[in-house]
Amino acid sequence: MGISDRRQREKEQRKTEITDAAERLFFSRRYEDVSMDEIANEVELNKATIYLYFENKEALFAMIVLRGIRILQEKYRECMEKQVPGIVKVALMGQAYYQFSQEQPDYLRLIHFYGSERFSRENPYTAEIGKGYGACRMVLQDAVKEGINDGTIRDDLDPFLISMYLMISFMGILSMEDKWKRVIEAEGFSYEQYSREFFRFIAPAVSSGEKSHKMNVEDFASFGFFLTDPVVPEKKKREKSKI
Amino acid sequence: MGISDRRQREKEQRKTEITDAAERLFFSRRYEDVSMDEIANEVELNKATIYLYFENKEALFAMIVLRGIRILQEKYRECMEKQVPGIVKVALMGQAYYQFSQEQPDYLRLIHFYGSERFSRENPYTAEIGKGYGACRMVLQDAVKEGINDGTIRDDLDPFLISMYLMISFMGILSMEDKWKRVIEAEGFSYEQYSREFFRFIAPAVSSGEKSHKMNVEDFASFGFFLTDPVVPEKKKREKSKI
DNA sequence: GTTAAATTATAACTATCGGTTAGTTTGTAA
DNA sequence: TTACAAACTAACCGATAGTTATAATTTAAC
Repeated sequence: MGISDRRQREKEQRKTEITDAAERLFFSRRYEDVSMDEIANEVELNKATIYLYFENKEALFAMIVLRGIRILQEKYRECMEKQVPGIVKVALMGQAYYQFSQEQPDYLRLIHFYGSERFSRENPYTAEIGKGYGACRMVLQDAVKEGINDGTIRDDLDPFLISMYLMISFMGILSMEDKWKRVIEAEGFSYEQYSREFFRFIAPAVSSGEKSHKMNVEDFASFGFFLTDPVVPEKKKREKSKI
Repeated sequence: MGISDRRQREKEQRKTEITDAAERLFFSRRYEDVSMDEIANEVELNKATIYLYFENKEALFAMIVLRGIRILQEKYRECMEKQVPGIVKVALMGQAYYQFSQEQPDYLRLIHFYGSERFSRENPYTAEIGKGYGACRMVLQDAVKEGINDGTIRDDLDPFLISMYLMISFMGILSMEDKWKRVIEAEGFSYEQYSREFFRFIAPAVSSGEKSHKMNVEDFASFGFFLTDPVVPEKKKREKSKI
């Protein structure tokens, strides 16, 4: 079966070429502003050929979204392998989301857009995307359970719920959506400050300790938790000068 | 100027009629599945007439989104008028978001969709929508400041940042997006439980108290804070039966 | 009441897009 | 050489957002 094997390989390769080309265009422009004709042109194939590999534009887009989810999923998995207390694993996962938003802003943008009501999501990739999301949340839940067991995370809430609240918070707050970024910067904060302070904000909601407010992200540094170089809180300075 | 006044009024009324018709359709179907021809048919006008009142489909949609934002803004404003401690005002605003998501799921859906990259947002309503969002966040920030002053909210974080974190959390967690709703229900939780527990989760992140974990939403009941009737945590029961 | 100007409404049109069809080319194996 | 299937393509289709040229109606001055 050497020949049909090769055929299969070539077919996969073609699919990858189409996906790559579409990705380049979707990364540089909005979904609606990229036409199937342009994608065909970019991959140097006829438009109809694309339809031999993807049932429609939406499925092709979903394939790219799936690539992004896979990257995020891998990041989460890596956090779980670290030999650190549960609460630090949770913090590392939050940080993983932050890093993903910094390193892969285009994937994040596409992932977010795919969640909008624009899509019917009736294609084979949607289920995989859902599984990817679910896997991330499950890894987070496992970390929460570990934290409850090792006494670093509060035990008065269901681990599933905690993982949901954290997941959705991470997604909303650490996603660096442009609309929020502008508000933050208008107030004189850097995105790094904003992200770093978020960990200080949320820590007492997760931690089991009574002295949660005094806990600082720096306490986790020895476990490999970091954000960026410490930054001077410009806003605070400005606030003071106003008074 | 009686006549031109009347003309102006009639013009506004026409605009409202068009918006109402479009709203009915956008509430019942996805944006892409509603055509301008259908809207014209619904309002019993010619399609071109609509373009005398709205520059394009996107602007018409934005007008409806603005309606939704106005409703939410009013809800926030009302919370601020209550004579209660700062932290209770914050909780009431979270509850306001929850109520909005329950009472106006369609507006919420449209608001959320308008935030997606589908839209260029180059229309006169976008600025107003932005102002509405900003006003909500500012009201929340004022409540946070009050809480810091009256000692009910932690004072080691910038009020602006706290308001951002809370706003985005409310939007993500209390929005009842279908994708999450399904996950929650698959785990055996009701949306009411999920929302109620969120307040218990987030309280220690906001509160100044050292005994934050023991704080309960019921403590706020006397101030008019409530969610729904207390519910038996089905999940907990299930969990126990598993062990 | 007449009429010219302004406003409002309409039908017909254009451009573009996602998707399809019918047919051609290419590579492989007997 | 022939047969055949997979890969590919040109041309086309239906639908839709948006435009325009024109007709109908309303307003207001005379």
